[in-house]
Amino acid sequence: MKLLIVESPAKAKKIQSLLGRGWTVRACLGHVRDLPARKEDLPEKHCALPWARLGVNVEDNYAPLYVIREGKHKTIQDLKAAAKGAEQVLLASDPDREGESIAWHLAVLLGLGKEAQRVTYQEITQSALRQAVAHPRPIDYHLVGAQETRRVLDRLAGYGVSPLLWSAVGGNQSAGRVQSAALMLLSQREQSRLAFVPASYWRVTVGVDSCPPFRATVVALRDVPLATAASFTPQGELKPDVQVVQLDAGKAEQLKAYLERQWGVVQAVEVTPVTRKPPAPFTTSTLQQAANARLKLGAATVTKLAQALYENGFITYIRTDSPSLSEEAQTLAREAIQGRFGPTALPEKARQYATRSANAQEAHEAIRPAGKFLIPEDAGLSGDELALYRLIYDRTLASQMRDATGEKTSITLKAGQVTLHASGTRLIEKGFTVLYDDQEADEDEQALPRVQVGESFALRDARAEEKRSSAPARYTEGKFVQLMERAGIGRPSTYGSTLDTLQKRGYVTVRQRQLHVTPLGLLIAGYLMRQVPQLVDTTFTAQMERDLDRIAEGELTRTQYLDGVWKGNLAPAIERAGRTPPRVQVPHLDAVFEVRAGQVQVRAQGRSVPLPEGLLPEDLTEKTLADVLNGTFKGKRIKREASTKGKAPRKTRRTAGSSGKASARKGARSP
DNA sequence: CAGTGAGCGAGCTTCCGCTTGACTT
Repeated sequence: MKLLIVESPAKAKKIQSLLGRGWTVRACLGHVRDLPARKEDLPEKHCALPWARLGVNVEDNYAPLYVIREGKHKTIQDLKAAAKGAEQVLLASDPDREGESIAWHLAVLLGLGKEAQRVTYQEITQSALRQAVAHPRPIDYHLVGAQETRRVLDRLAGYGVSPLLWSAVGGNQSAGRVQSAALMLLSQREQSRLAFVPASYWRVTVGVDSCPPFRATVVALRDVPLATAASFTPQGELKPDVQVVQLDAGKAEQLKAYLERQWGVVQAVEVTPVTRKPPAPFTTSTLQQAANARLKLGAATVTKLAQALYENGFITYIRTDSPSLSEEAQTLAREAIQGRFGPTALPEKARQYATRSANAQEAHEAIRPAGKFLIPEDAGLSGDELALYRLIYDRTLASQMRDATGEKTSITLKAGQVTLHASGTRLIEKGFTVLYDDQEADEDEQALPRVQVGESFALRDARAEEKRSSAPARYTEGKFVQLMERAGIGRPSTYGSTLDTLQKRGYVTVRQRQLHVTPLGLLIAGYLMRQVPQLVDTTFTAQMERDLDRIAEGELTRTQYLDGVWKGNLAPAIERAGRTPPRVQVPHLDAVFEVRAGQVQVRAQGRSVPLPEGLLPEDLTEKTLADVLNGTFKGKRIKREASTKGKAPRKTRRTAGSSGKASARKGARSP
């Protein structure tokens, strides 16, 4: 009997059926050993050591101390038992940095020594597996070293910086390479929104009486462009060097009246062909984004639904950064397309997609229907599960369909000294869009008639509306996950939990599916930016990845890298950092957020008062600020039952989770 | 004399990334 160890139980089941007799396939469920989270997790002889809290001996070449993870003792015992009777043990954890590390930890725990045999494969088919198990290789210790370096750096940074926040702010605050960079991105967006001053401009449109009619927009007067949102700075001022006409209500009204008496003469018609390519199959981040936008589902819900679909064999693995499809999947997708839309819907060759994110490890393929590509209606699913499966199914098929082609028409008209413009796109070959249209509807897009230069049409029904330039939008969870991926912050398995952490700490909250930064979040980000700017720098991770690659190649050692980043950079910054409570200017008001005695307060007019719970920076206006200062603030959140409800269980949970003393006290108090 | 309360001190919090259930609410 030969033993093959993989990470996921669902995968183990599938591989077991493919390899058949003579093989035992078991799952280790991810990492089995890790640095100790707390002192108590350490073996007794190490408890007194000065680096016990860290679990890393910086002075001994950053030697890590590993313990078996909570809840993994039984898994290890079972694997040990299985390995004992096996003639051969193959370590088949995922083909990436973390997977290599898992293989090494397993080799140590199972006592396989230097002879440990590692296998990897890119797809789960009989031929790929037979090929893989026939050619095991030794563990790649350079790659393991790269993972260990990543782990040690994250521990040093996280456990090094978090205590700064405990002394400056209090409570169980946290900071880390990923969560703090993410918080910084959100905080910057929030700040620029708060500081944003909208500018007003006018948009004048008029109906063109052609057949069929269409609407044209005034773009210039006497060849000087009309101001649009793009003409203004975020401070609401006209951009320098911009020559535009700014209308006011009166002028807009005059223009409106003028246009309705005029004829529009076609000055130019431009027709350009357009081609739209289908979007790539889903990765973790693009699935989150699409499900968030189309199905209005939050990140946690999508993960839960997708996990269930995966476990029941409907879709492939859900934590992936690769958009590529295996050959088997391409064939199945093409067959499904042909069956439903006929052979003309297929391009000659299957499309292959490559990742666009810099740090992709591509250990798995895209998220797609698994097995035989069950048609959604026949899958026996319902509700959100069905909706999500259909989304994945349609996107996968669409990715293998023909491009959509058509033409974009752009018409310029003149009415006296007024220049008008209209544009519209018409798809001729609908291609993949019959199944999955990823274009957001644009209000200016319309079907345009064929017109000739020199033709003139009556103008009627002119409308003038005042518009305001708008601040950069908040991120939805989906959009933010995409941003994290693009910036290389975090991994597919952690995008969701990073958002959870930021919410649990009270730095970020979700309102109407959008991510808002709380006053505490702004304070934490402000403090970190001042004291440890390295940590919130979004390029920090990108540079780390490059260095880890060099470690994996054997061009750099762990000690060299960590000496530079830790001893030479982060550690001195932590040493220097001030412990004074942070303050942040409220961008849109004459006030500051500050921390006093561990409480978030707002200071204005020489007074400082605690902020009501649940109050977000955007809720603060001249009026609400005055109410807060006078103690007359009546936020609905304070009186609402929900807020007290939400608080109580958190407290009980904390009591229950803390030491035995606390529960004894609790027991004594109860009748 | 018993019970209460202020004040003090000690101990705790925390990272990222890989996997699922087994638990509540």
